[in-house]
Amino acid sequence: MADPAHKDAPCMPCSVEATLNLIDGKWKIVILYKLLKGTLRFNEIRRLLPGVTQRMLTNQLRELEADGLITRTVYAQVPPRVEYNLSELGRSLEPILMAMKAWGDANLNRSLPAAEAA
Amino acid sequence: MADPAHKDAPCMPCSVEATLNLIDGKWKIVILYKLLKGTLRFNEIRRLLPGVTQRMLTNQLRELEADGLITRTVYAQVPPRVEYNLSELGRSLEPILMAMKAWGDANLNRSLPAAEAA
DNA sequence: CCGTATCCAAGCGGATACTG
DNA sequence: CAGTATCCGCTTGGATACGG
Repeated sequence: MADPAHKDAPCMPCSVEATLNLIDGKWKIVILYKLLKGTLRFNEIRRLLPGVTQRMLTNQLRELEADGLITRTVYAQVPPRVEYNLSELGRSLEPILMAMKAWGDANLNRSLPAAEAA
Repeated sequence: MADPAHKDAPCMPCSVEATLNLIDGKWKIVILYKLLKGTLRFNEIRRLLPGVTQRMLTNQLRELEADGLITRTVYAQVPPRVEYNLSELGRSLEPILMAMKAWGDANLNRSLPAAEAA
């Protein structure tokens, strides 16, 4: 990649890949999923994701915001208050999120992929 | 990660996350997408993914195989011949793949020639 | 043709401490 | 409450060489 004028070799089904890239990340998809249900504050999301660190949560939220999938609203108050919401674009991901959840429920259904019934 | 004796696992939309984990990886989703159209040999896949290395392609294929999403058929011949196919489980991902492609086409619409959905 | 093996760089992600 | 900043290990993924 020593050629700045040359983009990465574009493989063509990139729309499916590009979509994946937006929701890829250790916590992004769960954040989006949780936000489907409504507005959440920073610490609310944090509580919903046991194991996440402030750094990662901030990072993932910023990336989602940069990709236009969520909105971030800061209230200039003395106890700081920041609310996160899905943008219209983010909300349009709902069918995909639901399809993925349904698939997981149906196929790996809280179990390990023990064997595939041929 | 898997801690059966531990009661806290409040992150219950994990099915959506678990599903994502199966298709996560730099090339996996494109491989699955390409395999939707039918059987492919190793070098055929390689040619469809400009920029992929043997190591990565092998790695991604092995992971997909381990997850039961694709099947690998080796023909004891000279020259060697290895065919990859979607398993039934892998094929059941089609709605998700298509939904992701449709979303990408609609929302981040690059200059995509329609030469892919053949 | 279909891989393995080895080396190595980049960056993702965790732990911790500090701030407005 | 909602972040930033720093350090650092681990994994991902690329380049190359070799093997059956």
